[in-house]
Amino acid sequence: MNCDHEQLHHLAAQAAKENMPAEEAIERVAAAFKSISEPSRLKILFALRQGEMCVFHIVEAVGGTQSAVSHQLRILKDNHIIKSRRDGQNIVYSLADEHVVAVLELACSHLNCKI
Amino acid sequence: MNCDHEQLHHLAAQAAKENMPAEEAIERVAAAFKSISEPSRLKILFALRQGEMCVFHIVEAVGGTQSAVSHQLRILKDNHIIKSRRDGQNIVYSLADEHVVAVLELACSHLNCKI
DNA sequence: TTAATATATGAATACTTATTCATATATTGA
DNA sequence: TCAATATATGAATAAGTATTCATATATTAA
Repeated sequence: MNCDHEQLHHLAAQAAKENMPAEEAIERVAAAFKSISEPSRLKILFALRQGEMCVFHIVEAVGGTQSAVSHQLRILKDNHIIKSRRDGQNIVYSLADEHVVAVLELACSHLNCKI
Repeated sequence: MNCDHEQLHHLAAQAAKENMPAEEAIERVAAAFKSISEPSRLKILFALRQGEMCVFHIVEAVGGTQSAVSHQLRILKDNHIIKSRRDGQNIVYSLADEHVVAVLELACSHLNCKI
């Protein structure tokens, strides 16, 4: 190994090792991002920006089958990206917190795309 | 379909449909999140928070084989999460822009985890 | 130009995950 | 209690992807 900034990079590598988050934290972050990294699930999140909705209307908004949407909702909920409450026969879903919208908007500004 | 907020949810569904980003934009956002949703790649990003580093030192910081790290770097670069420049025999990598750190920090505050 | 070093990459395999289909559960109204 | 409606879920298949291994490319020093 031999580069102009060898010393500098080595220090950065050492610091990186010391400050590396615990494996468990990394896996949680990874799981959270993974859950918002599928087009079908992103559509659900973009839909829920308009306000809470029950499954029937989410299906209406994003397309696909009820079963597929339901599976995706579960993944989003397990990862605390969305939350739900029962309202009679319906389950009403909404975004878990403001971080979700914030992170979507950051991604879009990073990519220069309108949302 | 029949729920207390039927009218309200229906309006949200209509609005969601109208404001749904284009398929192409959704796929770009999805690809960007996908690229930061694997533990091995997240480690690289956390490492690069300490500053730019060449591949040798990234491997040192995150573990794994040179080949695996190199494949992961390519995915991150293709998705504009990191950038690179050549420095003699070395390729020096760094985070593409401040959005990357910001999105990582948002995720962590969402999950209440230290980074 | 050759050897050594740093990094990248194609192909194969193993693993992960999305979707579908069939069916189960839960709530409501009759 | 029964039928209808809304939602969830297990299993199977299909599609996607991480890692490994072998090797290629690029740069430097001799």
